[in-house]
Amino acid sequence: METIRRDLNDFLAGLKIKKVEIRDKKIFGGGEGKKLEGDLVKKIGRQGKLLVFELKSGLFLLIHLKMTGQLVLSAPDKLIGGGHPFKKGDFQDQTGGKLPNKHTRFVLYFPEGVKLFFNDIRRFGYVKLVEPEEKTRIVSQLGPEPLTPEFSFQKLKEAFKNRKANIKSVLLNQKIISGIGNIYADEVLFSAGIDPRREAGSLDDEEIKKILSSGKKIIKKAIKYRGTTFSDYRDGRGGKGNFEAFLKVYGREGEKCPKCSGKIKKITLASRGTHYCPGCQK
DNA sequence: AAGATTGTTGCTTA
DNA sequence: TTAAGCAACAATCT
Repeated sequence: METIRRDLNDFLAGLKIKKVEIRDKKIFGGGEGKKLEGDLVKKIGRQGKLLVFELKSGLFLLIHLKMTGQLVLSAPDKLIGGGHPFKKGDFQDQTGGKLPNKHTRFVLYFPEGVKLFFNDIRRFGYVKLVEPEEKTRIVSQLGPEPLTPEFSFQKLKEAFKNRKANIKSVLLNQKIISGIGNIYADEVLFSAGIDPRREAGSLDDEEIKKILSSGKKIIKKAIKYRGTTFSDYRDGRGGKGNFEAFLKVYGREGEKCPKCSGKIKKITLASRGTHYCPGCQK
């Protein structure tokens, strides 16, 4: 999400919304889409996996991609380069065809042929236009992110204290920590050497510190490599992420553990596929 | 054909 | 009140 946010913000900040096209009513909330037309995108922010478009009118456009959502920019070649953050060719669709496609649910049109496509196969994602109060209410329900100072030892210790749920579920709980999903949760726990089935409340100080540093390390590296394309993820230019090559356990059931040469196991935890090494995650 | 899939919400139960 | 555990949402692939 951070990769997408950067791509979109670099290109759309300061641009006026000329036209809004709602192709699938289900994914749009917040009343009349026409309200957006004529408004201007001041900047695009993010809390966890939720994108927050800050508009000149004072309204906010919230976008959540859930499992299969994509936000892909498109612009004519003549706009690309010449001081723009993208090189020519970056906007060529890499999703396998032309946009819009049958999964395009929503489109924003900007001047000079710049377009933003929201595609979503499973239609779990949403686009919602909200008043500032509602934006604040929604964002305040999300916990600190791994790369902020609020993601501290004290905070984690407090959050884990007396928790009966397994640590994997707690890492996925966006009210406690925001931004960690199923793939990164498995990678963080592998990096920290902690068994995903462990009761969160049972972790000692040293183990909490490991979660803390592994969380920062994995997320930092994943952003550096522009995200993880396991299946449908695309960045704001329609390109794939490059972090898959660095996944140590996710999607590697039966493979050899890179640390101890044991066999990577897959179980179900929190109703999610969970990958770990029984040899070195205790 | 059953079971899997990157996420969250809302229900039930404790 | 709060927490834990699941089904549900929906489309596609194996």
